[in-house]
Parts: sequence; structure tokens; C-alpha cells
Amino acid sequence: LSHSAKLDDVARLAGVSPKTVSRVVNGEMHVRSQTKEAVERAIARLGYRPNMAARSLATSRSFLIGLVTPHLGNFYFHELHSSSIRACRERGLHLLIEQITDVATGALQSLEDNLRHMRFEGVILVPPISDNPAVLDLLDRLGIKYVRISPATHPKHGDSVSSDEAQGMQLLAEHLWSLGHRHIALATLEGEHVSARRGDLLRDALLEMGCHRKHIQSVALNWRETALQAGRRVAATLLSQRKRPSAIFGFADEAAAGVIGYALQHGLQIPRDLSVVGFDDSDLAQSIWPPLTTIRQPIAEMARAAVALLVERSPKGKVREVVCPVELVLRGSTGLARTSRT
Amino acid sequence: LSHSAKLDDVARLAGVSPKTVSRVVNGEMHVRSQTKEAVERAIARLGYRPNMAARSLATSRSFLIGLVTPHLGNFYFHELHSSSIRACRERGLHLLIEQITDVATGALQSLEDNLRHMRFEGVILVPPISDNPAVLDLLDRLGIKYVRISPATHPKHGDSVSSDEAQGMQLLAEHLWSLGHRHIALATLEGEHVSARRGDLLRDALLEMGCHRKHIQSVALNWRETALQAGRRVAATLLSQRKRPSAIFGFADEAAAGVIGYALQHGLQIPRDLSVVGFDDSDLAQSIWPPLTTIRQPIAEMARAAVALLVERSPKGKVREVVCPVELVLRGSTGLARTSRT
DNA sequence: CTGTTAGCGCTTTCAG
DNA sequence: CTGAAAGCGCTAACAG
Repeated sequence: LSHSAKLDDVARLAGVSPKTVSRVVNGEMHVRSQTKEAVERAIARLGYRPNMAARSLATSRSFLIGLVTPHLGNFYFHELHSSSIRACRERGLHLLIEQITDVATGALQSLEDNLRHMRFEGVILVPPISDNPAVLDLLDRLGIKYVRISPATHPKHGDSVSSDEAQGMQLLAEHLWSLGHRHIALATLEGEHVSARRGDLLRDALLEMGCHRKHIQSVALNWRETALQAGRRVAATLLSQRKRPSAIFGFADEAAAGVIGYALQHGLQIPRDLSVVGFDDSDLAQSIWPPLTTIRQPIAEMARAAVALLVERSPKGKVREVVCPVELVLRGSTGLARTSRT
Repeated sequence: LSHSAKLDDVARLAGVSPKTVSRVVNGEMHVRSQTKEAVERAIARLGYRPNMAARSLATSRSFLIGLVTPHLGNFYFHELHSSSIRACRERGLHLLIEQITDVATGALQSLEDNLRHMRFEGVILVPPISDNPAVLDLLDRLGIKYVRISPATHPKHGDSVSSDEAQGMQLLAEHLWSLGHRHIALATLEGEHVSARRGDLLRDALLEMGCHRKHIQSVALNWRETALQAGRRVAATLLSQRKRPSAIFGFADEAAAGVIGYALQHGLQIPRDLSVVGFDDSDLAQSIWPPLTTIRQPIAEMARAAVALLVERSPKGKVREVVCPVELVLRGSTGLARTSRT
């Protein structure tokens, strides 16, 4: 097992030409199974592994996928990152994470540098970057394929993979409504992207169900604070009102956890006095008490779909939009609404 | 701005030889500033970017650093990952994350495949993988440089970067002791690695301070549940005892948060009835209520040190062990111990 | 200080 | 079904 056997070494040992070895390695057909076996034996004996750089140079492929993501360490992002790594590996590709904190400043230039340097075969855009026009333009200009995860704006602008957010919000609305909740508060994120959109979708679903517009209250949170803090702040605001909502939706599980934390601490019982729902089905959802009723999106599946879109050539400029089903996960944070109070 | 200008194109436009361009690109000296400027102008005009693959092939360098990490999405790991990415970028390297969930099964083989395929220039080992003998052996066998983050076992086995855990535990012990705490419980993780070691260090510090051995109670948690859940479970156990500790240490902020959550929910006030301390100074520490007294380790600095160790050749097989200082972060989760109770 | 030559390890033509 | 030649874009080693 020499320190690094080359293709030629394998060829010599197997008594064939380099090209034949290459064929076997790349799984091309038109190789007699007998020679193929001989080559495979030689490969095994020498512990041969193709040299990525050489292969890249010859094929002008990079075998690299980029993941452009903000600097956020919560469940959703982590899950998306690791699922993407796995999805790439399944196809013999490698994933490089390009973290871009601040789209405003020189970060965009630095992203451009990296994109041109790495020659990614495709790029996955994580929200809210999937809605960032500057990044979209950059990619278009560089002619790099990309797929947008859960975009909320610029429809038909590139391939995308989303979960069925509308369906999720519908499920949540039905669930809360059926429990008798009529005063519902929505904590969403400000800006133009999925999390922000969730509030609208939930409101629409509730209105359609017959909920009074005035009984739906929404609070837009900013990105400065952690979702947990934001949740606490929202709870503080909402629960100090004379007329309190009987249920609160948090744009993410972390926010919902913040709401619960604040409520418990101030003597409310959940779900007796307040129902809380989240989004993501993160590990937190099961870890806190009471465990969170929430919506699960199939992140691993979404990552796999994204890589597939990148790899499989799109049919003649057709924009492809994959939508994955979501699931309502019922847990202990929701219960019957108590008879209305002042 | 052609779609991909090569070194030769730049050379032609600048009226110099390819080698000279190469020199400029790689910042070698011995280039007259006049020619250098001409080359730089040509590079700018053509939007030239070196081709990684070609460069790799020629230099037999990969410009790639691997980060071997378990599948864990909490603050510590996220911070370590993104800090490492940045640290690599600062040196013109790229970081590839190799996630290895289950060291037992074929994961080790798959890791070997990847390591040999990618030809990393070095590998960063995240705990508890930094203590995994199988992985260490593999790396030694493949002759790949590595640096262990916060190893707890196999001392002197490769370069390492740690935070000064003993100092951290000392600070925590002093803090709790000075507040009058005499019955202290330690929630640690089972196994042989940093988090497990913390309990011992804290116990030692407390003993030295004069704490009765019998008044230090420790609970070892397993990896099955989330840290938050583990924290809740520990709290449930400890707080149901006749003789309750007046302070609890959680091996990580998440665990401490679990303790706090459980305690609040069961009518205890913090820190009036119970003081809680954590480790990491994660975002959670500031987000929950009361905010957590904890130890901060300088993760970004540690990542930078790790990359530095990988890049700068070690002096003649000397094992280098970098230890970074930690910091006690005082917040609201600790307070004076109440006069002892039954 | 600058240029020339050769080749990194693989894959692509294009012939057998 | 298999092989020979040429080259991907860059840099090493040597010359000048």
C-alpha cells in the first residue's frame, strides 16, 4: 500500500492501459468484465484513490457544491447544512459552506471572489439569502447554477425547493381553531422571506376559517436578538395586554420556546392558560416542557432535492420548483381554549 | 472580462512570461514593482482568478482543511465550525466539514475514504472525536497532520488546542463558594472527554476550598438525550431529594438551561432558591431568564490557533499544546446561598 | 530579477 | 472493447 498510487501504477499492475483503468474507475461501460475485475483487484491491492485535483483539471469539473448561508446556529440551519453535506456525498460531491453574515458590506465582493475561485458546480441558497437580489444577480452574472431554498420573493427566478408552508399554516390554523382558539397572536420575523411570510399565511387560513380580523394580532420581530429572546419579548408584550390572545404562534420553535419560558415564569400554565405553537420541529421542541406542537418540514429531503436539481440538467431553461409536504406534530403545548376572559 | 482567463492570457497581455505572473499571484518577492503593477493591471482587466485544481495538481497541495465533527447542532459546535471556516479563509485555505455520527460502524471506513480522497493538508478534531483512538490511529496511519481540540485523554498524542478548563472550574468554584454555597451538584457527561472531565475539575477545586466531599454530588448524563433534556432530568432528580444542593453546575449552557427550566416550572426561584451555572457562554446563556452565569472559552481564537498549528510546520516532532484562557461571565443565575435547610 | 522546460495525474479525442 | 497521444492550468527546477 504505497503512499499514493497513481492511475498508471494500477494500469501497469493490471496489465492494461491507463485509459482502461479510468473507465473502470468512472464506471463507464464497454469494459469486459474480466479486465474490469483485474483492474479492480489492482486498485484494491494498491489502495488507489483518484486524485481530485487532476481529475478536476482534466474534466474542468470541481465536484464542489457551495452552500451560501447566514451566520445562524439554530436547528434549522444546522439541519440544512448537515443534510446537504450528506446529500452531496451521496452523489460523490463535496459541500463547502460559504458563510455570509452581512450582505451589505464587502461580504458580497468576498463571496464573488470565493465563487470564482472555487468554481462550484452549483450553489444552494439558504433563506433569507435565497431572497437576496444582489446574490441572485451575482450568481446569474457569473453563470453559476443555483437552487433557492424556500424563497419568498422573485418567483420563477431560478430553481427552488420549499416546504409547503401554506399547508403547514393551514394545519396549524385548523388545529388551533378546533381547540376553540379565537384570539390568536402571530410572532413573525420582519423582512421579505419565508419566516416573515408565515404570519400572512396563518392569518389567511384563520380568516378563511371565520376568525375576526381584529382578533388576529401580529408582531414583527427583528433579526438583532435571538429567536428565544424575541419570543420572550413578544410574550411580555402580548401577555400584559388587557385582552390576551389564547394562543401564540412563533415563527420558529426557538421563538415559541421563548414565549413558553416567559409565560411559565409569570405564572401561566401551558396549555391551560395559553397555547403555543412553533415551526420546525427542532430538537428544542421535544426538549422543553411542555413539548411543543409544531410543524415539521422534511429538511433532509429538501436538501436532497436541492442537490438533485443542481446535478440533473434542467430541461431547456424551465424553472423547477419542488415543494415538499409538511407535517403537523401534536405535542403538549396546545390545548382547549378556556372560555373567553376580559 | 472573458469567462475564464488563464495565466497565459494574463502573461500575454502584460507582456511577460507566465512564470512572472505566477510570481505576482503568489506574492513572491524578486519582482520589479513596475512589472508587478503591469501584471496586476492585466489581472484586473481580465478578471483573472487562479484555477485551484491546476494549482493543486502542480503543487500537490490541496488547500483544504478537514473538520471532523459529530452530528451535534448546539452553540459550541456551530461556533467552532464557523470560526474554523473563517480561520481557514484568513490563510487562503478552505474548510470541509466531515461529519461522523457513529464512529463505531462503517463510518470510520467512510471517513478513511474521504480523507484519502480529499488529501487534506490537515484535519481539526472536534471533541469528543479528539479523544477517539480509532480516529487518531487512522490519521497517524495515513500520515495526515491533525490538531485535537480540547482532548481529555492520550496526552502528548499530537498537537492540541484547549481552553483552560481547570482555570474555568476554579473560577466557578470560587464564585459559588464565595456566595456561600456548600452543597453543590455537578451534572457532567459520561465518557472520556472534556465535558466529562469538567466535573472532576470542579470537584477538585471545591475540595481544595474546603468543601465536604459528601456535599458534592455528581450525576453523569449520557449522550442519548439532548443536553436540555438531560438538564431537566438532573434537576428532577436532584430537587426531589430531601437534602437539595443550593447550586448546580451544568456541563454546558444547554444543560444548565434545562435545570433552570425545570426549577422555575416547579416553583423555585432562581437564584433565590437555587443557583445554576453553565459552560460555554452560548447565545442561550443570554437568552433565557435569568441569564446564565457561565464560563466563556474563546472559540474563535482556538480555531485560529488550530489552523495555525496545522499550517506552521512543527519544530522537529515536538508536540505543541496551546491553552487558551477562559473567562467567568457573571449573570443572574447565581446568588447568595440561603441559610442551610434540612 | 526574469524566462524556459518539463510535468503534476487524469481524461479527452481519435484510432485501432 | 482497448490503447496512444495530447493537453487541462499551473508551478518546479533550473537557467540566464
